[in-house]
Amino acid sequence: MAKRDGYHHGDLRAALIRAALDAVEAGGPDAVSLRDLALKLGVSTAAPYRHFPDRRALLAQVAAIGFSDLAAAYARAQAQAPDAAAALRETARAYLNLAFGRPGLFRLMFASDIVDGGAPASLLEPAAAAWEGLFRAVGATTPEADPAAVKRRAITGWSTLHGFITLVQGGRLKGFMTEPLTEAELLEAVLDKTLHEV
Amino acid sequence: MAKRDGYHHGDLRAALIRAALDAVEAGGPDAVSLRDLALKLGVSTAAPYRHFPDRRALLAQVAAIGFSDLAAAYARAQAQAPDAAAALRETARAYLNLAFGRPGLFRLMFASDIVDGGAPASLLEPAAAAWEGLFRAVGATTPEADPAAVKRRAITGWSTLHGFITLVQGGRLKGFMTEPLTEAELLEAVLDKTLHEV
DNA sequence: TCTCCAATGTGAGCGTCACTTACATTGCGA
DNA sequence: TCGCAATGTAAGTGACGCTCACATTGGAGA
Repeated sequence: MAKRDGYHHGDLRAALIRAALDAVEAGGPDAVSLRDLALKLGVSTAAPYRHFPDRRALLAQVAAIGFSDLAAAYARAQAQAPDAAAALRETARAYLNLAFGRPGLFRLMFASDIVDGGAPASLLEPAAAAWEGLFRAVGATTPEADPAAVKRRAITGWSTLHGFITLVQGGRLKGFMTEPLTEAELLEAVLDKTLHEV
Repeated sequence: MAKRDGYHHGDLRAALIRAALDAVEAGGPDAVSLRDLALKLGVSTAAPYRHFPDRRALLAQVAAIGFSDLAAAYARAQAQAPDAAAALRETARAYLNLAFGRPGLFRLMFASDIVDGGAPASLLEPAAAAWEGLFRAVGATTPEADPAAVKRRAITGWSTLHGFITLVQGGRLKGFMTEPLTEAELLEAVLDKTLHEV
């Protein structure tokens, strides 16, 4: 667990973010305890506060990583797609991949209490970049549309995807995703609806 | 603050649920502290554990109230609507009304950690009743469709609504719900998409 | 090269939380 | 009326976020 040699750690800030990311991916935001991270890094429980004013600030940095990864995944998906429609579909899949592949991180990214009362620029910028990626993909499928219409389509589509993920991960669809309606089928239906022109 | 006279409270269980509901509506699930409730009810901090095995069990009862209220609101909406399409629209509005009118309770109802590891029947039954109300409204608009198709439509529509609510309440749409795209406009667009045939 | 200081880490402690345990009180049915 | 099960209490445990006074140190300026 990353012991250090001398009195000073070397790069405690980066180590904290990395350890917090691990913990979030393993058990979601609630699984992150500053005391625990400090212990694992071989440092006193007060040390983290030299680098982050409070727990939320650390988690905000972790969430920022999530948004950066998401924006990168969007860019990758769009670069590889043959046309605008495929690019949009692959962008949506990138969102689903993050949500179902790294659910703990995803939950943190949309935990409202992280952003309550003003988020730092280091979180807002990657989040905005991810949003731009989505907006770009939607806009490319209808280049003539005015920005408000594109926004409307992007937000409603995003809502469908995001809501489905939230309901599934919250266990609210447990009894309903059964034969003859499997989760995979449902996911395709949601994707269709997401990509459907409004 | 419901002081009591003798050694026994009288109906501590009901008083706890009521006080917890108040706290949830005021500040969301995180605002509920068993110590706090006990103090306000003039009872020792150990007393609540005579009625609920743990904090989650109490919150589950509060969430159940939310689902009961939602199911009742659905029934009311559908009874007053002139036709099936209007009934579906009013059902969706009832969901939005709960979400935006009682956001703390809504957040609790969909807080996954309440239901993690098995929810009690007292929570699952009202939740299922609410789901039935939604299913009924969707089914009535296309009586000939097979149940799987109705389910699919209900879940995708529910996802759109739920996702939009989640994103708005998480503050993720802050920068985007501006002129010329207000929140009210967006809400109508989401409703249209929700009610749109897939 | 030396010196000092700002950055970084420590140890102890505060207040809150959920939850437990051993014991006290009391209403109610036999 | 009596005894017990239901319901309450007091005190305590361990984890948590966070603070404060103090210790250590690397590196910039003399």
